[in-house]
Formats: sequence, structure tokens, C-alpha cells
Amino acid sequence: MTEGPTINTIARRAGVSIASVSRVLNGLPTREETVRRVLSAAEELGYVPNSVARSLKNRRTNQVAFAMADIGNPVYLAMVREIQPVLRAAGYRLLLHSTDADVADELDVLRGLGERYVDGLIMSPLRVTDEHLRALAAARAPVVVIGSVPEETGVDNVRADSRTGVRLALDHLYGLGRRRIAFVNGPPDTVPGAARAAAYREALDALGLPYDENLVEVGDFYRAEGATAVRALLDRAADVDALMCANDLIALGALDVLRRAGRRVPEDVAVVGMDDTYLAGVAWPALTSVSLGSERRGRAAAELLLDRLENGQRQARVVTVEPRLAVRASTAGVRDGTDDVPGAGEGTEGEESP
Amino acid sequence: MTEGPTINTIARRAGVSIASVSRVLNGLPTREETVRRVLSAAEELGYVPNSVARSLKNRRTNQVAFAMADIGNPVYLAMVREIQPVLRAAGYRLLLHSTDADVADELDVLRGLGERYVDGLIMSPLRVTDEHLRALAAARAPVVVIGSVPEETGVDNVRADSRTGVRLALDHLYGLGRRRIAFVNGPPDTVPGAARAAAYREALDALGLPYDENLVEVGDFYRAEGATAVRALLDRAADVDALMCANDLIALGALDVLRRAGRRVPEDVAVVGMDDTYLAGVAWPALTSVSLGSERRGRAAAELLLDRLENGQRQARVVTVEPRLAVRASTAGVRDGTDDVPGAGEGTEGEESP
DNA sequence: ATCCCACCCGTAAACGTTTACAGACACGGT
DNA sequence: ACCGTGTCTGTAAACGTTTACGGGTGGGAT
Repeated sequence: MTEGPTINTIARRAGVSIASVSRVLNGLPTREETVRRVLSAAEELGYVPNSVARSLKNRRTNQVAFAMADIGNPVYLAMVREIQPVLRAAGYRLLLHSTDADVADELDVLRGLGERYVDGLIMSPLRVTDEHLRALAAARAPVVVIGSVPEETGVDNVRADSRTGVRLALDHLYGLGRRRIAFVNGPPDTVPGAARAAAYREALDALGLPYDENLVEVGDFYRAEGATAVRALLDRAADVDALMCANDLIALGALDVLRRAGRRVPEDVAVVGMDDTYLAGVAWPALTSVSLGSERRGRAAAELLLDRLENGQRQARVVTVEPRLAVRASTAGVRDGTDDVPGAGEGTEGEESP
Repeated sequence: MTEGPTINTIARRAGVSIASVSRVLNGLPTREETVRRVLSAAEELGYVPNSVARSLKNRRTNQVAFAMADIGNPVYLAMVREIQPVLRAAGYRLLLHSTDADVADELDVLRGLGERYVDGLIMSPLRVTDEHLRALAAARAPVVVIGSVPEETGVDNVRADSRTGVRLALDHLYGLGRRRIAFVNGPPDTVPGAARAAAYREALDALGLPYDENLVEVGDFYRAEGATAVRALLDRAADVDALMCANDLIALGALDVLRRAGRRVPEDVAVVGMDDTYLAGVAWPALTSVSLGSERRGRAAAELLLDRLENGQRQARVVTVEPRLAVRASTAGVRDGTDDVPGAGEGTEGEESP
């Protein structure tokens, strides 16, 4: 932990100027002899360039941040797992911010861009307030938002398509003969909550099914709240034959409650989750789930950001990822849960640890 | 995205020197009047200090990195979730490295410390080679290793206690009357693989049970490999009445296979996982699992590192975290899976996303 | 009036790089 | 012998901070 060698140390040892050292280390044309001297001096001293000094001069840090509510959520996790390798391949390090969906925290992150500790930011806010939009407009570095943001904001934007997603699920359930399809949502003041609620109504309309508010329950995007909501739902509308859950965690809670209530899945009640996280494959019965393409969204966001970092003046772009329905035992009546790997071939599954 | 104001801009606008600006912004004693002028100039200009320049001068970045094999693994995830808030509270940002357990990558990270882009590193290598030890000794910044490393290395070290952990599990199974307790391990050349293999033998000895190599299967720390291993095991030793799995992912694979094979869990075969990740609560039946305290280890590592950052010359410390057994349906015959929340009260469960 | 001291503040150097610029030198052509 | 050209390298400034040092000012004590 002694003070490391700098370009100066090398220059002295090699008997050249620091400019020459820098040139050699950056591969600029230099006389053979000088190159040798510098390289061997650097080698002997175990020189490693100081990235902070380099960043100061170059005005780029080769760091990018990803800000999301909570990395414990499998959706964000899936994104990180895609974002990381893309950035890494391009020579960027990844910084993580967990904001707990706290608006003030998110704004802090945005303002923090002024500190220039990263070259860009990928952010996936649960709620998008006016303050967010203002902060985005004032951001001192390129930002890519995962989640819908008005076009005028002029920010690169990666979107899911809950509308089509919910539609896929309801069509599927309808095709299975289900007519009392309930909807268990998270907070409707969140971006995904609002989108999915609207999508549910629309899909019912399209199928010619009536909207019955007894079939709608609002909770939060967690397992425990999902369970609570489904309990209430069963009390209120005993004849439900299908549950559309606004994410996989809610669906997991639903499975627990249904099991306890003695309802068979899928025979009595079919269950569909959303996000198609790897939890869908772990659950039993394995969960049919609408993939909103977290992996693809993560990758797209990373690529948009990289592109923007090379071409700052480009017009803002909006990428929308197509949803897919992954059918598994919780609706299909297949015997067990290993038929389809969740994440739709985008590679999940964890590795071990000490 | 215009070039932001610097301390110079403020100095000019406030009619003072940059030294005064710096002093004011750092809260050093300054005349009332000057303070006002500087602050209001800074305010008007929307000044944000450049953290790169500051880092260069101060020789600290307020960043810390965490390097692990794969953040998709629930164990590392649990660690990140604990590490992040601890660091954040101390004013550090968190940088993530996924190394895929690649030794070369891990060494790169260690050497990269010379670039000074972080003040310290928490690292959880799956394998610890001699090269690791050399690189650790030569590291240019404080490192905390999660996973066992020889004392002489002189590195802060947080350890799990697989030995006691496996012992707890086997005692539990023995107490339930199980005598044909198989062991499904991951690669024995990894730190946890080796430790758990040894622990299994020891625990058998202590219980007076014979070591039967037909009851031992080696695969990898994933679900699919766990499944394969258990299939082989059932073929070879049809009379197993309990499975000790070296981690939760293996155990999930085991549950699948047992279900397909028509073996009831826990009546016919009891299953114990390891790490007590939140997957244990998602599985059905809910998985009894040995907690090796990923959360506590993560927190301990973060605290050790912070302490070391304040007190560089302190003697290296070793922290060992006590294992705990979380008993659930896969051994206890409890009817459903929501009795005990995994992570032993250390707070898991994800949140939702767009 | 002189001296001293306290208090503020500005100048300048430093952190470790990159890079514009110009000087030194060799060489070939006239 | 001179000039031009080209190649290589060193000097110095710059990136945006922090901070040691010393100078200026004003007030109180003598």
C-alpha cells in the first residue's frame, strides 16, 4: 500500500520526459529505443495508470451508473445482468444505485450527474413525476430511462408494452375457457401499475367480457401483499377461474393462498404472472408469465447509452420491447414445472457462492 | 449538457479567489459576507463540485467495489443488498464486478486497484489460488475477502462456517429418524465445495453413520446440475431418505426430480438446502435450509472495509458468521410454505418494476 | 505613534495525466 | 554552405480541486 509509481517515476527511471512516457503508454508513434526504455521501466516499477487523473484530463470516467428501486427485485436483477456485460465489453465500469423508489433519492442521483463521476446513467424509476422530467431535462450527462417517459422529454427511452402483454395473457386465458378473470395489481400510481390497470380493461373489452370491479384488487408488487389481495378476492368473488397478476411476486403470493384455500391450479383457478422472472420456473406449479423482456430492455438501454456516449448529439430514440407469453403449468395443466425456462432463452439461473 | 460551472466561475461571479470559494464550500471559517456571496453565486450557477478533481487532490474516490462471480446468484445478491446501504450511509458509492468466477478476471480486478478508481474492494472468490494470494498481498487498496483465506495473508476476512452448518442440518435429519442421508455437492475444487464435502463426512462421523460413497454426488451449484445429480443418485441408491444439498439451487433441482419420480417430500425424502436464500420460501414445499448468513457476511464485510478505510494500519481481522438452520416444510412436514421467511429476519423479498 | 496579533483572503503549488507547441537534430537536395 | 523537411522529444499548460503560505487590514495594547 505504498504510494505507487507515477508517470514521473517512470520518466526519471527511463531518462525521458513525462510526455514521452505518456506517448509510449498511449501507443503514439515514438522511437523504438524510447519505447523500450519506457516499457521496461514501467514494467519494473509495476506501473498502473491513475484513472482519476486520466478522467480529469479526458473528461470521461468510463463509468456508468444504473439506478433502480431495489436490486432484490428479480426484474432489475435481470436488467443488471444484461447491462453489466454490455458495458464491460465497451470498457465501462458499472455503478449501482438502489433508490428504494424514493423520489428524492432518484432526483439526487440525477443531480449527482453534475459531479461527473459517471459518463452516463440508466434509470428505471417506478414513478415519474414532473420533478423527474425537469431533472431529466437538466441532467448533466446522458440518461436512458427504462419505463415510459413523454417523447418531448428528449431522453432515450426503453419501454415495455404492458398493453399487449396483458392482452396476450387474457387471450390465452379466454382460449382456455376462463371467463371470470380477476386482476391483482400493484399501486396504480406507479408507471407499471397504471399501465397494467388500463391494459386489463382494454383486454376485457376486446374479448367482450364485462369489467367487474369485484374482480379487481389493488395491493403492492410484493408476494405478501399479493397474498392478502387474493385472499380478499376469493372472499368477494368465489367464482373466479383465473388470476391475472401484475407481476410474478404477486402471483407467487396467489399460489400460496390458492393452495391453502384448497383451489387447484390450474384446474380450478389458472394463474398468470408478469415479468417472467426466473421465479416463475421455481414456483410450483410453474408459473405462466408474461415476459415484458427485462433482459432485452436492459440490453437495449445499455446499447442506447453507449451509442449516445459516442454520438452525443443524436436525436433521442424510443425502443419498445415486444412482450411474449411463456406458458407453463399454472395455466396449461402440464404436470410439472421444468418445461420452459423463464427469461425466454435470455439466460438466467444463478451460480454458487462461498 | 453545456460545460458546467467550476470553482473558477463562482470565484469570478462572487468577486473572490478560488481559494475562498473552496473554503466556503468546505465549511472552513470565513467571513460572513464572503460566505454569502459565494453561496449565492454557487446557487445561481447551479454549481456541483467535480468529484473527479476532488478525488485527484484528496486521493480518495469515495467508491468501493464488490466483486463476485455472478450477481444472479441469490447469495451474492443478498450480500449486495446489505453492503450497499452500509456503504451508502458512509458516503461511498458501490461499483459492481461480475467475474463469472474467472480467475483471470478476478486477478484483473485486484490489479485494477492500482488505477485507484476505488478506495477499497470487497471480493468473494469461488476459488482461491496462489495467484489470488499473491495478488491480495500486492493489492494497492484495502481488500476484504468473503470466503476463507489463510490468516497469514493479512487480509480482512469474513467466513461462513459450513462445518457447523452441515452439522446442524444432519443433526436435524438424524433427529427426524433419517439414516440414509445423501449429499449433493458442487465442484469440490471450489472453496465452498471443498468445505462442505469435508463437513459432510465429519457430521456423519459425529452421528456414527457410515460414509457411503453411493450417497454422494458431485455436480455444480446450479439447479439443472442439481437435478441431474439427484437423478443419478436415485438410480444408484433408491433407499435415500434425505438429501443434503450444497446450496438452494441444487435443492430446487432436487425437488423437481423427486416430484417427477413420485417421491413425496418430506415423507419419503427430506430435503435440506444451503444458504437459505429467498428461493427457499418460494419453493414448494418450502425448503428447509442452512443459513450461512449471507446477509450478515455482507454487512460484516462492508463494516470491516469501512473500518479499515479509516484506520489503514489496523491488524487484519477475521469474522466468522454463525450458521442457523431454518426449518420448513421440506423436512418438517408442515403443510405449506409460508411459515418462515427466508433470510432469517434479515429482510429479503423484492419490489416491483416497470 | 508603534508594535503585535488575529483574522481574512489571495497566490501558487500540487494531485497525475494528456497534448499543443516548439526546439533539436539529421538528412537530402540544391 | 544553406535551406527545407521530417522525426522525435521536451516544456509547459491544462483538467478542477485543496491547501500551505504569506500579505494585507484593522484593532487593541503599549
